[in-house]
Amino acid sequence: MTVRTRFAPSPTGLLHIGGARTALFSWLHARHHGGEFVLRIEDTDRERSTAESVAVILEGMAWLGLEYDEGPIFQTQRFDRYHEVLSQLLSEGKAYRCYCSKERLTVLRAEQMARGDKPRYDGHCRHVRRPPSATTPSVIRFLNPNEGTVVVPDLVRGAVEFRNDELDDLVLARTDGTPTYNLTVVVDDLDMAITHVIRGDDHLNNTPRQINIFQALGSAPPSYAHVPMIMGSDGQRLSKRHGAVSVLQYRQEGYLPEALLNYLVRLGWSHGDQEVFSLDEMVDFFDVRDVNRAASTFDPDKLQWLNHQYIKNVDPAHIARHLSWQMGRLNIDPAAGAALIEVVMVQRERSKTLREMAQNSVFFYEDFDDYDAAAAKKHLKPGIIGPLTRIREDLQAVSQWAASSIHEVIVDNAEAGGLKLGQLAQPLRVAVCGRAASPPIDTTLELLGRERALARIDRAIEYLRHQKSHP
RNA sequence: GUCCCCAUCGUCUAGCCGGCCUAGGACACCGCCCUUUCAAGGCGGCAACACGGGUUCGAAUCCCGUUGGGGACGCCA
Repeated sequence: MTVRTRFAPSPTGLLHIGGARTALFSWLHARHHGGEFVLRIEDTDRERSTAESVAVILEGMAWLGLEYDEGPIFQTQRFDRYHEVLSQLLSEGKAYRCYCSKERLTVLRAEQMARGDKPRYDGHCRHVRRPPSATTPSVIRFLNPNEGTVVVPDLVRGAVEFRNDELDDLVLARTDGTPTYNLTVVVDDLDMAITHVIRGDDHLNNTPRQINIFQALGSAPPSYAHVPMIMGSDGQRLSKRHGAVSVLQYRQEGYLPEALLNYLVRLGWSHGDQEVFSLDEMVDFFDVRDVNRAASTFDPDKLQWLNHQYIKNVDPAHIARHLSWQMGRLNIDPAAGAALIEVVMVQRERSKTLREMAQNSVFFYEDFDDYDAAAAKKHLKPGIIGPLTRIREDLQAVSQWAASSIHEVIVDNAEAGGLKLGQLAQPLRVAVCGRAASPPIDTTLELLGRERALARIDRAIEYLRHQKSHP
């Protein structure tokens, strides 16, 4: 049987870290087994589902590169099928109409809580068996077995047992006739021939109910793997309403999708001491059964470290494409200066994110307005006018505008002026970059281009003269 | 409250089918080295088996309990 997994988000918010990891695990499981991965949008909650959320989820999946073999399938387009199953269950006596008012249920729940019981439906309408009424609204409830136990054979947790009398008769269809989650998942997982359901362990408690529904439908449930939640730094679960940010925000912040994926795969899963995994390695090594049972905490520092690893080691041309996107966000025209790939080469060691790389490379493409105040104060002092003027002449005269020859000029000038390398390099750096930190000054000058470099030195000299005359 | 899940350094984890563990790696942090800046890199350091009972010659590893955390208890998914 072909392994088939699915990722089934509800479009009621963003695609966050937790969802992305569930999607990744499902995707990896399918790929590892040469199976198929399905994307299903669980949009039966008409109140909260939005087209924007759908778009964001699809974009997030695409950015991460989690390609699906089928989908997106929308549950709202399968209502006919759900109704068919509903009437089947109804006619077989495995579901029934419930006419209880919301008020009655609220009171019931309050009483049960007060008594120290688990709130659950009391089966009041179980044996009423009235046809739908035009005047009294009704829902359809599943007739859950009230004896025995249900065992959830879970790939990460082992067998988890629930007593049927802990489970109540859940609502399968709302007053307005629309089906609810617990019915639609079952029908869909069945119809879509899903073999492995990998999802957050917040669903573990729903699983015995779903298994009972599978049974009522005369079918075997799929295999389950409930993966632990991801917590925020405050120890609280990461969720749409708590500390979760869209995966797309990581793109904006300059993270590589492969770095995020790598970070995510190591959250709750490991392969010995290995930290960095190519996509192929993930597919090869991943096994849901190796997923941890304990929840883990999201650590932005480690994500950043991994991102830096990728920036440093991945093909510069690939990084350059992502850098180009970041440059675009800063309204920088990459054609206005050094080739992006060259910039990547000199900046990758000192850039943990692509956004940082872009921000620190703006001066290659655009003149800056002001010098960094602290840098100017420290390095642009009147005494440096002479050395800057002399090196400017030598730089203008150098035959080959290349880092090596530029380097020689700097060394020679420092020596001739009785300056330590840093005493000349730093003022020069501030002059051409506007700040005290940059890639090595010789390559920086090379990438800047002679014309631009000389112009900026001129500007610095002018600035210094002005400072001198107007202290 | 009831049910379910979980428990190794601050964080992610290795280990878990018992001895190879004076508990390993990574991130972060702190030193030192290198150095034209910022980095990168090298070397070193700090730091954990939640607690209590068992079982055993021997337990981080198995069992029970306690405590702590998380989840579920919806006409949300």
